[in-house]
Amino acid sequence: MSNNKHYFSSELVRWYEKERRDLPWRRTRDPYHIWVSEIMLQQTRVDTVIPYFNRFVDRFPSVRQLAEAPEEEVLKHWEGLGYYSRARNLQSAVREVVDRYGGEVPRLKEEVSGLKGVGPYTAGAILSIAFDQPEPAVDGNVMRVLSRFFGLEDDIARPATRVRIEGVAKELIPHGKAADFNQALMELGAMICTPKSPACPTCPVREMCSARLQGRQSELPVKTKAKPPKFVLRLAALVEGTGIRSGKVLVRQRPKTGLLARMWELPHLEAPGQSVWDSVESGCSWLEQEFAQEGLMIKAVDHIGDAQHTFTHLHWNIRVMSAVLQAEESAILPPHYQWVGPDDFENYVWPNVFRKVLTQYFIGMYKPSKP
DNA sequence: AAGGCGGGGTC
DNA sequence: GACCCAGCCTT
Repeated sequence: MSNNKHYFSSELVRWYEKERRDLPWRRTRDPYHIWVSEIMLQQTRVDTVIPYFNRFVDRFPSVRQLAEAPEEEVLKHWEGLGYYSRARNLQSAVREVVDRYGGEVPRLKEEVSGLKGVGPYTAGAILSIAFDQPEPAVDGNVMRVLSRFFGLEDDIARPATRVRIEGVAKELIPHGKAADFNQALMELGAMICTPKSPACPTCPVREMCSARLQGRQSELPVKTKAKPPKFVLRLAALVEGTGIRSGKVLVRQRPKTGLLARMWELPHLEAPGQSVWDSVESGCSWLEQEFAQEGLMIKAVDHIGDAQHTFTHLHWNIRVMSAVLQAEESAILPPHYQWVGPDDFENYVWPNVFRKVLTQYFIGMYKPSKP
């Protein structure tokens, strides 16, 4: 092994053994717990994951207990964490582990990689961290660290670059130290070799880092820009119950697939253009017509507030309109619609944007004007 | 190869 | 605001 590679690996592991953070998933060797942590950590920061991880393994301590749990309860434990297909895929995968592998997380690369929601990074992480197998686990941190140290100019937004860096990373794994080395790489990326203003003076491998020696820390890694999110205007109906439904609000469940699958929300629609918003009245009448086509006869009353939410790929600008249901006593609700009040609010799973709106409404801060 | 898929921290 | 995070799946 060439000189700088050996230097990199040994100094990095030495640093990690001294500086490693005490994280919940570093206190266990249970492959299932390692697995859960790696799924939660996909595109999600450590500090965000910690409370979710603790609650999740407390409620679902084993593969079997997760496999047998109601999907709704699994989703509830994921609420607010984002990328909800991770939760669905994880439960589907543990059920496969029960059915095909007797409830034991498999140790073969092909079997681990075949599990739902387990891609190249997560497979490498499970195999190395749980079983100490010399497999690379290349995430955004690792691509950044290795691009800088070795002066790699490849665009890390390209899939081919990850494949190349996996080859580099695999060669660097010290014999018998796959778990520590892979975690050390990511730890360095998270704590020292950060995207902006890296802490080079305290870096354990600074003396042979290509980027630092050339003063190019800010130029590496090379990464092409993502497309900006698409802006969308949406109108939502906050339909207030009357009589025995006083204090309740009409909500609906989203479809089984796609964005925010199976989560609950205020009924809302994408506006065809700004023209529906020429006036409050035109917005109200447009909303009434659209919902009438879905079999929901509402009377929109007033514009009572706005909510914004940015996803990776789109930005929602939601105008919230107060409304009532026509002939509420005899009205038949379309499928997937439901009345919800403060008392049963927590029995449903909400994306954050609607959790905020409804929480505000129920505590009286988001007050519709009365007809 | 490109786009869909959340939410939050940081600068 | 922009960027990006212990990425994966579908097309």
